[in-house]
Order: sequence, then C-alpha cells, then structure tokens
Amino acid sequence: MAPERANKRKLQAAATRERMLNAAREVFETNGYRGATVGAITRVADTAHGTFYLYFRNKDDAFDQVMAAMREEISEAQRARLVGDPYDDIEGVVRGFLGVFSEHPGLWRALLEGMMQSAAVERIWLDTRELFVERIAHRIEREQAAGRVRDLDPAMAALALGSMAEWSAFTYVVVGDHADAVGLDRAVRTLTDLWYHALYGGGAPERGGGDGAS
Amino acid sequence: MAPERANKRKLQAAATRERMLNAAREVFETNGYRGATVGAITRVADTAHGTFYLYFRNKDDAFDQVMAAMREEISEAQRARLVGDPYDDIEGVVRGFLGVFSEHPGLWRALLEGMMQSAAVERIWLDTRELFVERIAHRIEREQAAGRVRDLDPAMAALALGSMAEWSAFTYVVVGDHADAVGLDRAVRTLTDLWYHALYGGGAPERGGGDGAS
Amino acid sequence: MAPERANKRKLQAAATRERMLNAAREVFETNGYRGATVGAITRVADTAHGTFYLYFRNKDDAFDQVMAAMREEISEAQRARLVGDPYDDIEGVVRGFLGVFSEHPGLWRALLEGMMQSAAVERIWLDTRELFVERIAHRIEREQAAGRVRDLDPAMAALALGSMAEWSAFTYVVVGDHADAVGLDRAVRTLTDLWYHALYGGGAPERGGGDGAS
Amino acid sequence: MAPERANKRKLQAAATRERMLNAAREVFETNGYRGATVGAITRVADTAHGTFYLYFRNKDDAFDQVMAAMREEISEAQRARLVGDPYDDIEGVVRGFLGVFSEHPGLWRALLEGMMQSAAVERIWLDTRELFVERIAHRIEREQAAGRVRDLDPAMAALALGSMAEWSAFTYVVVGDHADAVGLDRAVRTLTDLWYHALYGGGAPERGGGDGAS
DNA sequence: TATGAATGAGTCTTCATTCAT
DNA sequence: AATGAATGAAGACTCATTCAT
Repeated sequence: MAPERANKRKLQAAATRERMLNAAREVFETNGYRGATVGAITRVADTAHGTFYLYFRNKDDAFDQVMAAMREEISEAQRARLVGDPYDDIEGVVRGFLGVFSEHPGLWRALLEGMMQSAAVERIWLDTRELFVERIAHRIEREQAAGRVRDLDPAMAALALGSMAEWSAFTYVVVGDHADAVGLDRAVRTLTDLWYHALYGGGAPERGGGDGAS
Repeated sequence: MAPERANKRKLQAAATRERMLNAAREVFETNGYRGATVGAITRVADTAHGTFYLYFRNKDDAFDQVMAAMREEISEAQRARLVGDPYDDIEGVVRGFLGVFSEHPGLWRALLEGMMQSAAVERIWLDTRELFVERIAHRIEREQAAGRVRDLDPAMAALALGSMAEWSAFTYVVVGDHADAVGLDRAVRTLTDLWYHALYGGGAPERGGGDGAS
Repeated sequence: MAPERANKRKLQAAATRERMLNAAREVFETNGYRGATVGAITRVADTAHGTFYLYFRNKDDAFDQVMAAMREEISEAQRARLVGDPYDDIEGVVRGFLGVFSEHPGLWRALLEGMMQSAAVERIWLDTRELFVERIAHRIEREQAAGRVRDLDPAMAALALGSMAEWSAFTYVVVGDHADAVGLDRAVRTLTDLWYHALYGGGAPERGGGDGAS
Repeated sequence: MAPERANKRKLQAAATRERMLNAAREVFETNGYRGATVGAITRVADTAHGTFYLYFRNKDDAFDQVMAAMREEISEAQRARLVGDPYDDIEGVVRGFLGVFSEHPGLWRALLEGMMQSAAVERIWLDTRELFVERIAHRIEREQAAGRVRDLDPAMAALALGSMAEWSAFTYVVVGDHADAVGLDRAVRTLTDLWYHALYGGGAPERGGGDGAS
C-alpha cells in the first residue's frame, strides 16, 4: 500500500520534472541564456515559481541539466562510426557536428552566450567540447602511429580541427541560418575535404614547417 | 574671438570624446559586454553619467565605436604581407589572428558575448569577420587560378579556415589563457601546417571528394 | 495486539517528537530566530518537511516549546539557594543569570531577536523574564519588611536589577563573547557588588530621593 | 550662472535626501528592522524605487544614517550636564536614557532587532552604546580618584549600570509601553536611587567582596 | 503517523535611459 | 557641452505553510 502511494507521487513528481526540463530547454532555446528567466520557464511548465527550485539549484544548474541531455545525444551519435575509411570517418564527424548545430541552434547559441557570462556555463561548454576534441586527438595519434599522418601536435591539431568544425557550424548554420540540406551539404563537403587534406595532405611544404611541431 | 572660443570648445569636446572612448574600451575589455555599465565607463572617463549619451547613442553604439578602432588596427596589420611564399603568407595570417586575440582578449570575449545578445553587436562581429574571410577567399581564388590549389568552394573554404583560426585563437588564447610566447608559437606552427596542407595538400583522397565542391 | 500496536506507535511518535524538539533547539541556537527555517529543522531531525507541523503549530510554537524546556531548567537552578547571607544570595542570582546566558548564548540571542519580530515570541520572553523579576521583587519586599532595605518600589527595583543582570549578561557574554571563566568571574563580582550596594547601600543621599518611591 | 544651476539642483537633491531619510526613519520606526522594506520607504518618500539606492548603499546603510541622526541627538543631550551634585548627575543620565527611549521607541526596537540579524547593525549598536558606557566609565574613574566611590572595575561597572538603564528603559518604556510622565518618573526615581547607592552606597558588606574587582 | 511535492507571496538590487538645469 | 538626479522595469531566490497520498 505504502509503495503504491509513494509510487503515485513519485510518478507525478517525475512528470513535473520532465515538464520543467522541457520548458527550460524550450526557453533557453528561444530566449538565449540571459533572456531565459525563471519566470518564463515556470510559465511554460505551468508550475508555481518556487517549483523551479525544487528541481534546479539555480539557473546555471537548469542549463547544465538541459545541456547534459544534449551531450548524451551527441555522445551517442559520435560513438557510431569509428573505424573505416579515413575520408568517410572525417565526413561522419563533420556531418555530426553540423547536424547537432542545425538541430539545436538556439541551444548552442545559448551555450556560447552563457559561457561568456558564467564560469559555471564555461565549465559546461568545456565539458561538452572535450567530447569532441579528445576523440579527434586520439584518432590523430592512432593514424600517426600507423604512419598515415605526419608529425603534428595531436592535441593542438585536434583543437584546431574541432574549432574549424565547431565555429564553421556556428557561423554558417546558427548565425548564417544555412540549416537547409543544400547549405549543409556544401559545408560538409568542403569541411571534410579541408580536414582530410590537412591531415593526410601530401608532401611537406618546400620550406619545412611540417616538422614544426616535433 | 567667437571663432576662437568655438575652436576651444571643439577641442575640449574632442578630448572628452577620446577620454570616453578609451574608457569604454577599457571597461569592455575588463568587464565584458554585459558587465560593462555606463556608470563604470563614465567613472573611468571622469565625466558625468549623462555625458555618455552625448557621444554614444547607446551601449551598442559605444561598443561599435570601440570595435571600429580595433578593426582599423587589424586591417592595417593584415595589409602588410600579401605576396610571397604561400607557407609564409599563411603563417603571417595565422600569426596575425592569434596576435589580435592575445592583445585584446577581453575585447574579443566581449564581442563574442555581445553578438549572442544583441543583433547590433552581431552585425559588428559580422563586419569584423568579413575583413578576414573575404581576404582569405580572394587569395584562395587567386591560387586556384594559378593552378596551385585544387577545386574548392572558395567562400566556404575561407569561412572554414577563418573559423579554424578564430575559434582556435579564442579557445586557446582567451579561454585557455595560453597567451605566452611558447603557447602562441605552438599554435601558430600547428595551425599554419594544417592550413597549408588543407589547401596545398597533395593528391586527392582515394575515393574522390576533393572535387565535391565543383 | 491492537493496544500493543497503538503503544508502539505512541512510542515512536514520542521519539520523533523528541528528535524534532532537539533539532529545533539546535537550529535556533545556531541560526537565530529568523535564520532558523523549518527545512533546516526537519533536515536535522531527519524527518519529512511536513512532519514539523505534526508537532508544532508553527515556527513560534516550536520556539515556545524549546524555550519552555530552558525555562524549566532555569527555574530549577534558581529554586536552590534562597535564604542565607544577602550578599551570597545576590551572588547566586547573578551567577545564575550569567550561567544561563553563557550556556545557551545562541538561544538567548534568538529569544531577543524573535521578541522584536513576533508578538508570540515577545510573550515567551515576558513569561521567561517574569521568572526572574518576580522572585527578585519578593525578595526585596521581604528584606524591606525586615527593615534591611530602604523604601523603594519593589517591582520597579526588581525590574531594574533584573535588567542590569540580563542585559549585562547579554552584552558581555553573548555579544562580547566573554564566556570564559575569568570574564564571567569579573562580571559576577562587579554585578554582585553593585546589586548589593544598590539595595543595602548605606545612608540616603544628602538630597533625599531614596524616599522618592514612597 | 552655472553655480545657480548647480545650486538649484543641489537644493532639490538635498530635499529628496531629507524626504528619503525621514521616510526611512518613519518606516523603521513603525515596521521594525526586518519589516522595513525599500518599497515602503520609497512609497512614503514618494520617489521611484531606484532612488533609494541613490542615497543609501543598502538597507543597513539607511538604518545607519537614521541612527546616526539619533546618536547626534543623544550626544547633544548628554553633553549638557556633567559636573555637579552626584545624585543630580545620575538622575540626568537616567532621565536622558529614558527620554531617548520614550521618544523613539520604535527605533530602539528596530535597533535591537537589527543587531541580532546583521553584523552591520550590531556595529551600529555597539557604536551607539559606546557613547553611553564610556562616559559613565570616565565618571566613575574620576569619582574613584576623588575617593568618593569605592574600588570597582570601572569598565565593568559602567557596562552594568548602562545595561540597567538601557534594558530597563527598553523593557519598561518600549515593551511595557509606560511612556507616560507618571511611569517615566517612577522609573527615573528608582533607577537613580539604585544607581546612586550602587556607587556611593555606604560600607562594604560584612563579608568583603566590594574589593573583589581590585 | 508520516511524507514531500507544490505553492506563491515577498524583497533586494542593478542599470540603461531621460531630462531639467 | 556638460551635469547628475530621477526613473522604473526586470529578475533571482527563499521559505512558511498546505494537502493529497
């Protein structure tokens, strides 16, 4: 009997939590980080103002939880393809990047906005970015070990290539608003091509520098 | 006499304007976009609160004027080296990017912060970025015409490479706080190397895609 | 069986009540009146939030119950020594005062804080104070009847001497944080001395006034 | 011309400040420390909410300024009579105490309430109290030097006698609401009498202790 | 008896902008 | 040209209390 009682209440609470989380996502998505107010979120969630603080410690925490869900989604998507043709792999990564940005443009904008204002959000962003960059770095190291990629600082190169993808995606998709299939494809092709050649691109320049990172 | 007096007034006004502009730069630099308040700026400029609105329409306008000065500076710096060895040229561009970020980290942070919050600042950022990207695109086109760079969408490629440099710089220098000579050098070398190979990198991948943009 | 069960329930309830009361005391002691929140109390008591209202009508009621326990303790302590040498008796009373304050400084602070905010707490304080003042007044009357103390309004004098002890104790022990043995002793000696002379102090002033209250 | 302009504005500002300060005093007086809200103060002062922060750093600061005015008033009143007949002097001090409390009962209540909640207000109270206690201590020392008062710790005795007056006043006048002339007189007479005898009271008790503080 | 989810009123503080002087 | 007093909207967070389970 007791468990039933508890169950019903827990169910209701879970429903509220979900409503609240969805409301938070929606509000951050449309209003940006600073523009998202607790009042707006509870209005959408259709709860009392105070209820917000039952599920989130504060605004940053709410944002963190929203982003955690997205991080999960990304991680899942990236896990998929990992071994195969280098070119295809890169294309997969690039497409993944652009896909994430085009599916949640508002959220990324909010993340980038928030990281400039709140140390807590900066932390969230760093965590999210690590997902990408570390994976890229490992991949580069593996290819270097296999002798397929020249000598380069893997961490720095990963940061650079990840930055290329991230900021291109943000610039082109979020700011430039090119989230249509055509625009996306154009971006994927060019980014993949550049990325591929950047790593696997043939001979060193005449006046050495390829060995600069050694 | 009257003209002299008028002259004197004008001179004084110009001095106030300069003091105000410098104060604005300083405050945006240290406090960020949102953190910069009119009160802080006038306090630094040592003027009355209301005087701010004599020289700026509003906060965005002040930021615009601050960034315009920096834009000028950048433009100047980039104009310098343009023809020469491809590798050296790229290194120059990359070094320029990183230099700008490491010299005004707070201002860039403020720019990036502001662009997420204000359409006006977004416009400022777009203008500033154009300086870089357009120049890169032209260069790529020229190199393609000379047969030294393969077929690629020049605009998209410029956006991608510019993004790589911009976001790497921001991530590494501003957020990561690697503004020391060693860190900067490491970044310059790797970015230059990747950029160079991305464009001039040898043979096409086995399963064509380099021609994807054609 | 039924009675046993009922018994068991009652026992459990009593245990919960005690836990709750102790928790309340602890929280009032450390957080003050306003700073003591229902949440903090239930957290310490390790019960659900709502359980608080099973044992207390509200915050004031909880405080009342906490203070009732202390009042009991004080009453006990004061009952002890009552007849004997006047000086010793006064010293006993004074020491008692200071002892109570130095043993529960937080609680007294909370009492004094609460009485300014809540009529209910003011009532509690008045009740607690009566314990002291009335006893002092009786004693003065008795000594007057015995011809050992001059003519004075006993109620007013009791209020005055009680105030001296109470506020000295609060000021010196609670606010001034002199709860060490040395500080306490210094206070006891001086207070006793003043109190003694105030009542038993020799001749009337030249320009009568000792008979003012007659 | 300029000075005239400035003058007019300054005059207006001074008027606003005064209105605000009076409003603050009134609100603290009637609502107590915690009950006084910025909104209530600006409503009474008939200004915008934000104007409050033009004249006060925050609530504590407002309270401080209100109390500073009262402190001034007290200091003035106490300065008056200092040398003369011991009994008269004490009566003057006692009457001063009670007068202050009976004229601003709400303010004292607020002070005592606030000091339990805010370290800043505690500081204010300590400052205010020093006015009284230090003067009393000096007086005692002088009388001891003149051989008219027996050996007693002057600081502790001053604290005790000041406490008697302060807390009696608070208890009797503010809480007990005896601010009428009759009640006040009754208190003044008894307090003066006790205070006088406490210091100048005849022979030491049979079982020494008067020299306890030596 | 016990739980704990939900409520919503209440408060301080910041700041861009205006305008009379 | 310069001043600086005044505005008032906006927003995050707390907490005593209730009530369905």
